[in-house]
Amino acid sequence: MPENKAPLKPTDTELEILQILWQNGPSTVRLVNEEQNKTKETGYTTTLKLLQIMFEKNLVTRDEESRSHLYQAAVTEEETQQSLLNRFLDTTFRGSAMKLVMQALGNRKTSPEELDQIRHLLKKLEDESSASDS
Amino acid sequence: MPENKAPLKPTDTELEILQILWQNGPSTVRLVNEEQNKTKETGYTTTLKLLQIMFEKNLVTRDEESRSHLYQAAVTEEETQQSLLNRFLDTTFRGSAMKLVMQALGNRKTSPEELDQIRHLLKKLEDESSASDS
DNA sequence: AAGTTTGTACGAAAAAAGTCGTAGTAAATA
DNA sequence: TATTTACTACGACTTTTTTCGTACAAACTT
Repeated sequence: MPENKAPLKPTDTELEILQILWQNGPSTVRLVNEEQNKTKETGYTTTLKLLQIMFEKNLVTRDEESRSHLYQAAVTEEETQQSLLNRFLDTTFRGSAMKLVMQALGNRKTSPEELDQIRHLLKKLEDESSASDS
Repeated sequence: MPENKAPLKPTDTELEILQILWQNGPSTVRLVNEEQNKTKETGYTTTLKLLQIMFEKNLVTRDEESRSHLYQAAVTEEETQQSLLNRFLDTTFRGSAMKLVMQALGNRKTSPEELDQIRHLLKKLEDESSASDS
């Protein structure tokens, strides 16, 4: 059981780095930096410093065995998404998940397969709620 | 037709203020400040300055007729939500609207009525997409 | 009319986030 | 072994965002 007190609020850059770590697994500073540079030129020490800060915040762990440390996300993508989603929902959609969903679906082209998946989820949610009504 | 070039990225505090303006319509600095204070103690001139900055950024307009100016949101809630949603989707969910929707629905209790509304939307989306396939 | 209250304007401090240079050391290589 | 390369540590500078103090003016109050 993680003992993560704080509501988990990575900054924009921290989130970018987390994405890289989630996608690549344990990575050296250099690798993270190279990934970052695909999007936006970033100095090596900048990346290093960020990772060090994230380490202090317990957003990442690191393996110091070899000379170039291996950094790894200490939070899962799902829990981070959930946390950010809740915050976003409150600040931007005044807490209305419905409205967010409607806009997300409405203004983006969603494939029929995806729509179908959502339909399944809806059914499941409905079943669950009626089951708990007993 | 608005000539809004920038992708519309209000900061957190700016968004709070926009929310207040959307809910209350044209408002004086004082009113905005009082609303803010319900959540978080904020000095009067702090609010004033923010509104002035937002005015320069064209996030709000103002009526200077009477001594206490009336500020009004210059962007709609919907377009702002849409813009922030797109950004959020990209940075946090790597662009997958589906995943966001699933998490939004899954981890929050959504009422049967709301689920039903979404179901209607799904149907509409489906109809539209098959219609445009002609 | 003098004084108090309620405004705006605006510079500048404080806080938060991101960037980078320099020092020092281990490892590779010439 | 001397040199160059690849790392970490860390302080400090920059930029962005937020907060606030002070100055000054209009409009009420007495």
